[in-house]
Amino acid sequence: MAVDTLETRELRYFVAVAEELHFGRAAERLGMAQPPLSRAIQQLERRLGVSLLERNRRGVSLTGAGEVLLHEGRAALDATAAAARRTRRAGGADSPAGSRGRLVLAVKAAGSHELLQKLLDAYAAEPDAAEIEVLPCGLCEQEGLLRDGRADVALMHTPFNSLAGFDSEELLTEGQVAILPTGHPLAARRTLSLSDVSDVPDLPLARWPRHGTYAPGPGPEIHDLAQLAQLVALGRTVAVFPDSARAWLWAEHTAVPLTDAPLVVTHIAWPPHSRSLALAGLIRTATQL
Amino acid sequence: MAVDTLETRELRYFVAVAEELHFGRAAERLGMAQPPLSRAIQQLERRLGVSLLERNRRGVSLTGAGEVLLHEGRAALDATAAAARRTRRAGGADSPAGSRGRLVLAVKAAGSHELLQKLLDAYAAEPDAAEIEVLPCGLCEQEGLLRDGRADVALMHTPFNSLAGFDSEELLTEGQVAILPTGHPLAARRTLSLSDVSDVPDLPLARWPRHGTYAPGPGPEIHDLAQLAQLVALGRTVAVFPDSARAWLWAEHTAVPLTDAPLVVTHIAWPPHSRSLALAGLIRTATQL
DNA sequence: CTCTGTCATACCCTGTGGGTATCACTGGGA
DNA sequence: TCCCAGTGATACCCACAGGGTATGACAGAG
Repeated sequence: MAVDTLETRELRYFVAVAEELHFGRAAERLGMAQPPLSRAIQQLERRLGVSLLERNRRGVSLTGAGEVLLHEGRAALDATAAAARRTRRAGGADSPAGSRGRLVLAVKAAGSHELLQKLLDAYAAEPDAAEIEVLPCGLCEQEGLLRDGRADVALMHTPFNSLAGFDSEELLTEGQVAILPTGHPLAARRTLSLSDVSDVPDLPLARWPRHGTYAPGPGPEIHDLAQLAQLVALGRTVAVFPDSARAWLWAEHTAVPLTDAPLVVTHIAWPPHSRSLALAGLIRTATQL
Repeated sequence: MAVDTLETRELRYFVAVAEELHFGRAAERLGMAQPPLSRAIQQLERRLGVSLLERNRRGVSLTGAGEVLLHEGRAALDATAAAARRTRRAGGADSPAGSRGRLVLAVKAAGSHELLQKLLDAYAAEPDAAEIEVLPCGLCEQEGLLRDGRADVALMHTPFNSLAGFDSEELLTEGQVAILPTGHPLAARRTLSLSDVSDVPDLPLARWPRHGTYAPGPGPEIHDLAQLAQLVALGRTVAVFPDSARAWLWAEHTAVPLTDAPLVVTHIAWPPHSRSLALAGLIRTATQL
């Protein structure tokens, strides 16, 4: 094998080991035996001329080079997976270059429903609109979906999502509201400030996972909006959301505008090297809404 | 092999064929015989369940899916090469995580010399500065160097470079000047407009390659600044450059400010997922200049 | 109607990626 | 103190995939 080329398989193996920090578990995750995995990693280190793992007593840790390869390798694996997914998607209707394809649009499960509706309606009215598949996702997953090709384009919300590494256009700016149980004393106020809702001992702010882990704090750990809505209705927590989230409010909830919360900007975002005509049309439609 | 995983080798093969549109030449470029290459591409098409190439009478052309895989595959190969290069670079001094490494900074060969000098001086004065390797490159290559890991960070100049897909910070905004042979009638003017220099039949604007090809036009095709300087001195062409390019003017050249040319903004740019401390320090230094 | 240029097929062989069995080492507990 | 559990490395073997050579099938140009 060429000495300066990294094979996808090697990256998969290394990332598994680097994430597990344990050859046995990594091998199991990869569906193979431990010895060939050890050998593959050794070969990789020899070929790169770099030591990636520190085999200590009782376990494994990453060297500096190992940390670099973990980050860069994940990015490379994402790009490779994206190539496969987008090619498959483009090939469904064995179509000539530049023809309409399908587009997968990732949206936060309950984010800016009206905007999404308007966008889909407007785009569908375009003369040669592609088919849009809407992929509802969790609270902060759009970046990953876009990176590994499960989605082609996404609606993102700063400052919750990061636009780093994507092209994007601004669509909508809005304030935030506190979602409170109807009947709570604060629900009667015309406006609130962030300190009002973050310092109430009997109403801790709910926490949701960022990159798979929960920030420390007193609030309940939630992972979908139904959970959150229920906890709010029960008077167990308070949540802060963009203005447009009022749309999914139930009868038991009250939304009170926050005066000092950061503005939420909805963007349409896509991988920077995209060249599809369908995508260009969707972006044009979105910016002209 | 897993049916949903694309190997680096397969991507290399496909990109070669897609670029050459000829199995024989592609095989030669890859240093292998033609039949195994044909077979590998067939296997790839079968595994993806998509036809990538149209084998016509007399040659090969890309299907829509093939075009997608060409773009996405190049990106994936770049990311993979970047992973290998950056890992090797990080591993040189078998260092613990987060330690100072070397950073490769890509700069246009003759772009903003003073800014670069100030940046290097200021950064070298930092308490734990990493070693900076300056990689001078051609007229528009920084994006590629950053993408495939030959560089870690670059000075880029909009609107000549595209910042798409990178994180960046603005450093400097400047106007543009026309570089003329001293003695040309236009060289005596205090200012010029773009139409002054672009419509002169005896002084066609020089053209340089963008993405490997030359735009059509009457001007001479050049590919480095020494060539350009010589042609200007000979009175054969005129060039338009950022203000700071005055620094490399020879005695035979005159710079005349342009009143209506787009402003050139120098940015420091880096791959969006970078996490190195050395890079963070360099960026901080640059923005505080 | 060849002849040339192209990609596909047939067939073989070697290198390597993977499996099983086992070793070497280290730390913890009785 | 000694043994054992748990870890990664080593030794050895095998199958097969990826690569080579020879050749076929086809289409256009002359």
